[in-house]
Amino acid sequence: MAKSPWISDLRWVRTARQPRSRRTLGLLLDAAEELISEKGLDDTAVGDIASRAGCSVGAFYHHFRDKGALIQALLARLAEEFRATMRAAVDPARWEGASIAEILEAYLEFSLEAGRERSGLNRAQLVLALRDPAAGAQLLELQHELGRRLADLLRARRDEVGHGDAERAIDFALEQLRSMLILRLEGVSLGSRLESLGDAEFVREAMASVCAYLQILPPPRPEYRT
Amino acid sequence: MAKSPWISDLRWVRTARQPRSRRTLGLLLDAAEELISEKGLDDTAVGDIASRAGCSVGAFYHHFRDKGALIQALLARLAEEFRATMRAAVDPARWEGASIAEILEAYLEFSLEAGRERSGLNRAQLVLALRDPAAGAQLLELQHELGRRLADLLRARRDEVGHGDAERAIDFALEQLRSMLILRLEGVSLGSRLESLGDAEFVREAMASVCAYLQILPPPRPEYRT
DNA sequence: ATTATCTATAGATCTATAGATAATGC
DNA sequence: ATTATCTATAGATCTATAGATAATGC
Repeated sequence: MAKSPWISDLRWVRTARQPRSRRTLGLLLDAAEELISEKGLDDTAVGDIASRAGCSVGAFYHHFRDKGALIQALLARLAEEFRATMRAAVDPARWEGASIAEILEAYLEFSLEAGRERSGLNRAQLVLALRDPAAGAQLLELQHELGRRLADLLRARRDEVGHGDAERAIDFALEQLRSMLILRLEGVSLGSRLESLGDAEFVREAMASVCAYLQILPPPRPEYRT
Repeated sequence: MAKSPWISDLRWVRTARQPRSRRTLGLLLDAAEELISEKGLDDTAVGDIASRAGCSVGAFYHHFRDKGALIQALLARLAEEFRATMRAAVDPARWEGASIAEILEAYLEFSLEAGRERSGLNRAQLVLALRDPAAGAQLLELQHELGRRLADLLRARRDEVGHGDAERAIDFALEQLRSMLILRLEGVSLGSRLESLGDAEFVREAMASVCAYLQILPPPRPEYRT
């Protein structure tokens, strides 16, 4: 029985031994991410990915056991990119002295900015998650982690909240903001009433809404109009 | 040059001449809707659709010029089903004397109920819209129409609104509710903080949020606790 | 000597058509 | 006589592999 290059059924991506190989692997993942966000997963053939990465189909299969392994690897890379940023962003030390409104406003602004500049990532993620929920589990878990950590930050400030059931209100408010962000960033094909609204105005209205609901003070504004 | 059975390039679905044919056409559309909502568009082969409909691939191509024509026809049928219900639901006469809060609460409850019992439709619609925005345009236009008509109903009641810019606030509130509905109904694979929340509690919190934001009175409750 | 890549192709789908057969309605 | 359906299959992809060639690092 010939020795398989694949370490186990759980390890479908070959461990590179040469820098050249690592480079090709990165190019393949880049190409896949681009193509999937442009055309969707099923219109992206392995041959397309290989040729955009500037290598052959054979090279592709040197690195990945099959097309599914590429998807796993791509999701893993997306997750890795997200993890570090996310954890730094919700570090409690970073937010000492900040109010709920300040934290939520920063969450909105950061998510919009990150979503705009990396729209391929979002679209690829959405496509992959809709196609195969299990494969997107690691990324999903990070989304949950972000949610939990944000909720922790807010719960530590529950004294600010006027809403009767602070726990539930915090969860609901976060879900509300997350829903709007997802649709605003990726829901073009689902239509929107707010196409004419700029990001800054969107953030302002979202903050007005969430502050009214939670019964907290609005974020301090550097402008003349408080 | 043989006469084409297709009337023009814009008419890709054959006009049935016999009741038997209409029945088969309906069965094909049913089968397609089911399979697409179960497995997605690309894992649904024409052969799968034909066999679930209990006919052959040949019969499929008697009715549809190609697979794209089926998608168009399916979207057209979904749109037709939606149109009548939607127009009746937002008929101004139906809502005479109702407050903004009552209208929005009914919108939430109706959307959740309809979404639950016809989840296949929603999923198929989401899949089709993400895949080919142009093909979903007719359904999208109906979504916009629903949004406009709802907004009209609310604008006619703008005196109830305490928010400074009633127009913008109405648009924003509708978009907020729509975002949450879409994610709640179809965003399972995208994760949610509110999985444990029942529909009734979801509606209550959403109403609390939107009433606080718009600065309107909450919906009258038949319960002991106003 | 090992690792990485390329070329060429077998095998598995899947779409769409051709041509034969069956059902319908005048 | 026309409409609807079925069977069988050609042609187009697309995935994954086999075997040869090139690059790397000890």
